[in-house]
Amino acid sequence: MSAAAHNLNPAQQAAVTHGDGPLLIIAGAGTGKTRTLVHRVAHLIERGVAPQRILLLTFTRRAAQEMLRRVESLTGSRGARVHGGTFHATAHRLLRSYGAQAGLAPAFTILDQGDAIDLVGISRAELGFGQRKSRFPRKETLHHVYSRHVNTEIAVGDILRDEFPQFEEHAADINRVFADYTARKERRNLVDYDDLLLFWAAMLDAPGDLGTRIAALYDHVLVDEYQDTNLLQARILRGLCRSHRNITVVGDDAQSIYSFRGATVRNILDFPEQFAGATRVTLEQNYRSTQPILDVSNALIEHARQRYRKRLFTTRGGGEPPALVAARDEHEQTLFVVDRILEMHEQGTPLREMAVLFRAGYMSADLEIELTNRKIPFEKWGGLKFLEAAHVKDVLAFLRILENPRDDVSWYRVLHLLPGVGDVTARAAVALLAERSWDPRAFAVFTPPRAARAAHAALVALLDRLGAPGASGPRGVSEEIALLRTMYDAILRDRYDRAEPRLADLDQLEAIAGQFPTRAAFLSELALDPPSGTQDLAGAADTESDALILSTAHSAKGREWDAVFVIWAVDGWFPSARALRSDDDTDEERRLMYVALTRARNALFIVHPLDAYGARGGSGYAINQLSRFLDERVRAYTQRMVAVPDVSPGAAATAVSSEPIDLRALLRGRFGGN
DNA sequence: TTTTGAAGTCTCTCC
DNA sequence: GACTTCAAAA
Repeated sequence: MSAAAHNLNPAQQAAVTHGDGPLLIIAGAGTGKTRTLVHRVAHLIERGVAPQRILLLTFTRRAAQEMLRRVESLTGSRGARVHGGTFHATAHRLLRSYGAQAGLAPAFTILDQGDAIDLVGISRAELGFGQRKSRFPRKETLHHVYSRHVNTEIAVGDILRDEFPQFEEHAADINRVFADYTARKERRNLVDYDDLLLFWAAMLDAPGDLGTRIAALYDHVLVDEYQDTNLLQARILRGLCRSHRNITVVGDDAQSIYSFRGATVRNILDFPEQFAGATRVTLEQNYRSTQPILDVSNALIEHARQRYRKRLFTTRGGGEPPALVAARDEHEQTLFVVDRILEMHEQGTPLREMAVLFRAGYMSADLEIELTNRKIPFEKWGGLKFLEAAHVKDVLAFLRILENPRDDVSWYRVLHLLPGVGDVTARAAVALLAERSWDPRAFAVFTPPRAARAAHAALVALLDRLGAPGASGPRGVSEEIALLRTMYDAILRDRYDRAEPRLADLDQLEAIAGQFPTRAAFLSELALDPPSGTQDLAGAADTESDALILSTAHSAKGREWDAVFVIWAVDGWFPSARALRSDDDTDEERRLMYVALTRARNALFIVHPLDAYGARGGSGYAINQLSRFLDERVRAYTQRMVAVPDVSPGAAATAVSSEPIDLRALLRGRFGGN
């Protein structure tokens, strides 16, 4: 089938049928970027490129799955052989196959960000920093600097000078912490996210034939969301494509929102220089949104400093202007959103076709409570991750000890769970284990303080049972979880409040563990591709079910919905006060708002509470003003609304009205009298 | 000496 | 609301 037969517009067609050599596709929001990329892959296959020699790199697994599914529907089973995934997942796969040839011990475990921060914290404590008078960076800050250094190749000293001048004097000690952290990872056979990319890049650049062999695995490389790649990723791509230069990148500089992770918009701006002779195609026709929604979005992004000029247009007629809704407080905002959603649902819009977007995960708390009370199903993307929940990390720590007994981070975590065991006892136990070559059974020999004796005995017994084969040969992962929960559930009830939902999380964890052949596969998968939240896990079995989507603006990228609500459009919230340290940061926040607005197809509501509770502890930005991005020029394209709750008994419906109401008047005079 | 409970300090985005 | 810090209790 020819590309034209698929109703592609001329620009899309040019991109799809581009022959060999570097190709840069600048694609505005909703311009059929995914469609173009998918058709290009299909076109390559039709042209005779072997599917397994095509690599499709995406930003999230959700995007990867979606694209591979669509490739398959275009090309049939051949498409299933295309390699696709995130940079990190692809790096992981290559390291498992080729890492040993580059000196990486096999059977390494992957540290997720939380683990990595904990490990940095251990290095920090071991070296004795942090107990001093003069302020030393927190473990989170240290990890941030470390990660930035690896991903951007900027010297540690320069990062400190630019971002944390207050810690510049500690540069030498900070480097010592990093050296210790690096050594610790190596001793424990651990690999963090940054290592995945770094090692991949290093293998490609390695002298000898290793790099050549890895580069020779693929004939064509296609990259989605190129504006969100960093220097290290660009280096990997140069290495991968050095012989054939068959690289296609798709991106939108107006949607670059990951600089906090080291992404640089320079990658996309400099692509023509990096890959000389690159062809450039720009997609500007938007197929997603109504013109009024595009008008607001265009006005918003107009004043961002960006290189590739483009102005989205659509041939879709009609559509209401987006609504700018003032709510009295957070709860009124919630009621407005919920009532509107129910209204549209009544009129036939499935819940799954509507989304509520916000700057940060915690901002949906009130909304989640209301949805739960009203029994409206929802799925939350982004924000606090399933894996970051303390009780899930606890259970995984047990599994990690079994998988890699040298993992002292997990040992500390498990030991701390025992009543009567604090820092000192845990340290002593780990020291003993280290002495006995990390044999888990050596733990039985450890003499705990009196208060911890019973707990110690229980853990010894548990590890013993876990170490022994089950009744039917080696245990499955879910069987292991069930077994360790015989001990852990009681600890959970004791240590955490709201035990029930947490236990339900563990039920889910146990269930998905059953899908993995080995413990190692389960742990790697969780680190690289964590479920986005408990709801996500619960809904894994029935993705068909209808549920409203709640998402951070970041996690919403690449998606679209019939109706979109952007809540907390308040200065200090969106843009986030924390992210306003420089003009560049402000620009990124603006692009993030742009991403949020351009997710909407037909209806867009921007809601801002006038009174945010307590004005964030009374410090700083106390006045709740409308987001600075929604200035007059943007507001000119919106219609103003006021959310007013209906106070009649039994109804919580929200009416749209510009009339103020007087609550006291409802009762005034009702009982006669003066 | 070690643990643990309470008061106090922040609080983002993600592979 | 989770994590850190500090002081009391065992």
